Amino acid sequence: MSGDALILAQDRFIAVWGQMSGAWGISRTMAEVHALLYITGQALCTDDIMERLQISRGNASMSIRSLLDWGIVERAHKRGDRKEYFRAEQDVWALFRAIVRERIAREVDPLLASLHEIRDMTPTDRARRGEAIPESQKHAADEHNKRLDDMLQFFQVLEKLGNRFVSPAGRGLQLAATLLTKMDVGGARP
Amino acid sequence: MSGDALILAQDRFIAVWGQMSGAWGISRTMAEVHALLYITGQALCTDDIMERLQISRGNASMSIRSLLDWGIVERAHKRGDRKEYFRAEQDVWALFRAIVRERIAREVDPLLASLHEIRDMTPTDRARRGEAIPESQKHAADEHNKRLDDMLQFFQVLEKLGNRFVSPAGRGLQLAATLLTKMDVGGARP
DNA sequence: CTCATCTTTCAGAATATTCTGAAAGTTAGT
DNA sequence: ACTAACTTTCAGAATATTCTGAAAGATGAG
Repeated sequence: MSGDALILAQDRFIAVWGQMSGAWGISRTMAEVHALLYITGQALCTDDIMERLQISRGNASMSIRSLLDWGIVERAHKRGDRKEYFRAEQDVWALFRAIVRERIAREVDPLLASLHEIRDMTPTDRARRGEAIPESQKHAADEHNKRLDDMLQFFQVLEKLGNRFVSPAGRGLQLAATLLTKMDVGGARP
Repeated sequence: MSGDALILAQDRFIAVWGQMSGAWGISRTMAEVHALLYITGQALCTDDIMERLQISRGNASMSIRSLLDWGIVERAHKRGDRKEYFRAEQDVWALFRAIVRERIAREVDPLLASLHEIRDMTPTDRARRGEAIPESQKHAADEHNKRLDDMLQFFQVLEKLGNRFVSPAGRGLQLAATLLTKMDVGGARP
C-alpha cells in the first residue's frame, strides 16, 4: 500500500508544479520534468522520464536541454552505462537563485537596454534649449521622460537586488529574508 | 518634428512592454494596453485604445477588464461624456506592489495549499510507528517528505516577504530595497 | 418607456505554442 | 573503421491561446 501513496504524492506534485509553468514563462513539460527529478531526488535517464510522464523522446530531450540551460538540472553518469542521467538541484534556495539569475539575464537586462534606448529617443529639457517648440509639447515630453526614468530606476533597483541575492554573498540576503519574515515589524505599533 | 518623436518613443515602449508579457504570464494585448495608458499618462476610452493599438472592441474590453481586476488601471469619467475612460497607476512602486499582491493571491497561495495537501498524502515518521513497512520504503518516504517541507518553507518565506512588501508598512521595505542596492556590502572585503 | 449610446460576451477564426516521431547526428567500444 | 547505443533535430500534427466582430446586455437621458 505505502508504495502507491508515494507514487501518488509524486504524481500530484508533478501536476501542481506543471500548472505553475504558465505563470513562470516556461513550458508545462519542462516544469513537469523538473518536478519529477526534484521530487524523486534520483538521477533518471531520458527513457525513465519518457515513460513516467508519457511524453515523446523529442519532447523529453528538449525539456531536459532547457533545464540544463537554466542550470537547475545537471548531468550524471553511472559507471558501466552509456546513458546520460539527470539530477535536479536539491537545495531549494540554490534552485531559486538560479532562476533569479536567468530571469535577470533573459528579461531584466534586455528590458533595461530597451528602456535606455527609448529614453534617448526624446530630447531632455536641457538638450532642447533654444529650439522653438510649443510649451505644451515640451511639457508632454518632460512628463514622458519622467515616466521612463521612474520605470528605469525601478528596474535598476530590481536588477541590483537580484544580483545581490544571486551572488556568493547572497546567502546573507537569504538569511535576511528569512529573518525578516520572522521578525514582527508590524505596521500598527507605538 | 518633435511630436513624431514622442509618438515613436511611445510606440517603442508599448512594443517592449508587450514583449515582456509572456514572461509575466499575461497576454500581449493586456500588457500593450497597460503600456499605452502608463506611457501617455492620460485617461483614454475604449475607442482611443482600439485605434491606437489596432485591436478589436472585444479584445480591448477584455484586456481593460483584466487590468482593472489586477488593480493597476482605474476607471475615470469626464463630465458631459457617457464614455468610460481608463487611467494607469502612475506610481511605479505602487504598480509593482499591486502585481505582487495579485501574484501571491493567484499563484503562491494556491500552491501552498496544494503542497500542504500533498504533504498529507504520505505518513510522517512519527505517525508510522508499529506498521510493518520495509526500511527502504520508510527511507524513501522520509526523503520525499523532507523535499516537500523544504519547498513549503521556501514559499512560506516568499509569501510573508511579499505580503510585507505589499502591506501599508511595505513602503519601508521599498526604502530598504533601494538602500540595499546603494550600500556597498560587497563580498570581498576585510 | 423608448431610444441612443456605450459595454460585455462568446462562438468561431486566426495565431502561436508545444509535441511527436522518424531521420540525422554523435560517441564509445571493439 | 564499423557498429550499436544513445542523443538531438525538426517538419508537420496536435493543442492551446488569443482575437474578432456581431449580437446581446446595460445604462442614462428625455
